[in-house]
Amino acid sequence: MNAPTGHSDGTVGKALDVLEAVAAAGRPVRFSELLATKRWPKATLYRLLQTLTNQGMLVQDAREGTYRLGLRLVQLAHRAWSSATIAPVAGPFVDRLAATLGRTVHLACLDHGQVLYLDKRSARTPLPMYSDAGKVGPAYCTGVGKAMLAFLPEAALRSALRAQAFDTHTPATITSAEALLDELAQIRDAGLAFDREEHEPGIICIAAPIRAATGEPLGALSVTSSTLRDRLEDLAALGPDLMTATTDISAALHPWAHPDP
Amino acid sequence: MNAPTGHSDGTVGKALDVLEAVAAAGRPVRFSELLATKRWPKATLYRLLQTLTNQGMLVQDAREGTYRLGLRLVQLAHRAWSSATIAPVAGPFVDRLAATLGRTVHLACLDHGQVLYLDKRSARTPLPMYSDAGKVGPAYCTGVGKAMLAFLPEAALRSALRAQAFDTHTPATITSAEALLDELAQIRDAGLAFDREEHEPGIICIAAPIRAATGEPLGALSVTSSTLRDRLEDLAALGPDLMTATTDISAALHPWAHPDP
DNA sequence: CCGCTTTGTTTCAAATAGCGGAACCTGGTT
DNA sequence: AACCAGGTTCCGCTATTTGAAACAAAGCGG
Repeated sequence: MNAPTGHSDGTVGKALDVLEAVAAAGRPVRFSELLATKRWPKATLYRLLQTLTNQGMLVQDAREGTYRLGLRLVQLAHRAWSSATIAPVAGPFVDRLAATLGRTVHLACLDHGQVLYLDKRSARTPLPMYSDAGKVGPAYCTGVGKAMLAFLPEAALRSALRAQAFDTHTPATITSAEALLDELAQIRDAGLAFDREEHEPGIICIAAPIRAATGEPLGALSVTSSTLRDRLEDLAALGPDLMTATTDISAALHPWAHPDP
Repeated sequence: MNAPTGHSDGTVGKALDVLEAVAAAGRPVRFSELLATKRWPKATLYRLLQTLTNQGMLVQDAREGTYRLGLRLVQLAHRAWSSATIAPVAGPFVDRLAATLGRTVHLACLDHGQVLYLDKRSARTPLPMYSDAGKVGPAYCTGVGKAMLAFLPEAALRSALRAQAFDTHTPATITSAEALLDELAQIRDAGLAFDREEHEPGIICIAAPIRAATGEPLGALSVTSSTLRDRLEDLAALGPDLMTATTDISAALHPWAHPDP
């Protein structure tokens, strides 16, 4: 569907395409299935799968010759998560907020105009709801997404807007760039964003951006609930706690001035 | 240090080596640092970094030209985690166990003789302790590790043993293959493994394997505590609950007989 | 039991993509 | 200005990758 790949550069690009294809399947895939999805030359695909497999990026199930993503990816991602995102710093604050409010808290960042969830703390009632670390979602119809978009600099915002699908998920979904810009202006004023069942019916949330000293959004934090439990006003009442958390995280993130000897 | 890479195959192999090198640094690295770590030709390294960067596997910080792991890895890993591991199935049971026992629960699997943590539920007292999804650890001195080793078939066990470092972490660490084999025999009998402060002083745990119908270990579950809170006997008392969880997970894993229409 | 299809693996000459030494920038330091 | 360190680009050489086609190995239907 959406390929983050600009223009396939060389062998490595192709290999990553294959990896992505396996990922896209979301289940073990047979050689011939992959061959069918894209118009790859047989031998080429075979060789790439071979290479990826003995690199641990893929695992081949000998039983019925299917390929699935390898655990090496999980290892690499852990290091990406802990060394290249705000998640490890934000962690304790997310904990605290979730415990204080007794609701589900999400930590997310923006990647190519999409929301990428970095962490989550469930309420003690772990109501089944999608999103976990590594999961991606739309920006234009989620609390965290809008909170970040609202504080994006002009240029970045424009390219992010172009990446929005504006699909209609619920009757409340914002489905045009114009309407979204209005909403973002309001969010900028309030410093808070709401999801009024715009993504999933019955699911509402309040979100706030985590901003760098320069003002640009580094991520966002949201408190999610369901319409069965809370009304929007109830969530709004949690705003101060939420903003305390986000500013605390910003502060913790700041000390970009400590080289270690 | 330890390269899971067997013999570098082609360009893709080299690219993944570079990726691994960035990961190994655990922080943003400058071009010259990478150049120093391995004896790569300048131009080659440059090109590979370039490729990886515009593939989203790396991100280049324009500010001071450093490279760090890209978020695309986190996305891919999420799909690996949710489509190629037992984690999504085990999740609810891990939740329940952690809630029931009020202690930290870990879900792990074995990868190349090392323990790879797949999930974790903290006790409400989130005592800082390492290990999270994606983190790797030693097998010979952890509860989950030993629980899985104990039920490995002959051949797999031998190769796993060869991968053990047998470093001494604490006075209680098992430091020889012979001693470990004795321990594994006991674990096989009991169906349960203990970590008696073998990895970290003050940290103890009880663990049980999650086994396939064939008997081979698919993963392991552990309940961790500290010597300040529990003695080994206290943990042993939790054994039945733990084993209920592992057998439940095994059962949930079984229905390999439901094709969807 | 035997052709026939489907799926996966290997070969090999041709072409291309990657290689890497060396030259070349660029910005900071002496 | 001369120097230097870190980074980027050039470019001819060759190792790697390429992919059509031949080959193996399962199914399968008659």
